[in-house]
Amino acid sequence: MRTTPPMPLPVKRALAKLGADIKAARVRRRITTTLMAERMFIARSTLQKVEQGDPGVSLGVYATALFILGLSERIADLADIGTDSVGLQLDEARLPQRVRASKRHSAG
Amino acid sequence: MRTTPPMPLPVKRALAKLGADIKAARVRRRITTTLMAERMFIARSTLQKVEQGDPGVSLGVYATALFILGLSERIADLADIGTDSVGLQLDEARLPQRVRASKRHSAG
DNA sequence: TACGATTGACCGTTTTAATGGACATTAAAT
DNA sequence: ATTTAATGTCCATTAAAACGGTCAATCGTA
Repeated sequence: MRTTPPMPLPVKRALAKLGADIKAARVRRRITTTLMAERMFIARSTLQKVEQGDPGVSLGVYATALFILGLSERIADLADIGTDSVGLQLDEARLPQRVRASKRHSAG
Repeated sequence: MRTTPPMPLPVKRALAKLGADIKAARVRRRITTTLMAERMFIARSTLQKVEQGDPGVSLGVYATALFILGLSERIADLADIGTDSVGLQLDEARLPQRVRASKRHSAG
């Protein structure tokens, strides 16, 4: 990502924890960084960025790491409608296929 | 990610759903792609890749999208030790700080 | 304790993401 | 039905990720 403006701090912290947890999960399984990188078909240097929670690393790399560790199930539900308590209150019955500003609704 | 070997299919599907869910959550909130991209400080073309679940987009971009939508809480727990049922069975009591191959344990 | 594998940090190169603009298409509002 | 904002798609350019290699430090093992 082009990090000209800094990332939201809570996000930054969340990613740092994610990286640390990925590393911990790897160590628990007694897998070396070299072996895990090979299994992921990426460079060891990239895996190190993952374990630091680097926001610039692609989601595909992160998701593959979780997959190798057997922890990828919950990715698909990160933004699932079932978890969107806020959005569910927003007149879900008749959703528009596009968004358009009007006098009644406004998100600006 | 350097996708020379293809991503695991389950991962690819999970990311596709994630992108679709992000888009749905945005529409529920009546936010245009242009406005949301502005709030994320990214280009609209990048947001479109996000909504398609493109694995090459950085995790930072995805996380920021979830943050804008108010759905970023669960990112930090994606690989939390509490969710790692497999790893918790692996003699967590005395974890090594490094991994090393031996005759008894082997992960290769 | 000595050895050797593992990790952490760094760096130049190559590949790719991210940009931002254009244009056609589509759907919401009047 | 008309208008026009919003979306979808494409593309050349630019910034950054990912690579792959090296080296020093560190921890586990014999």
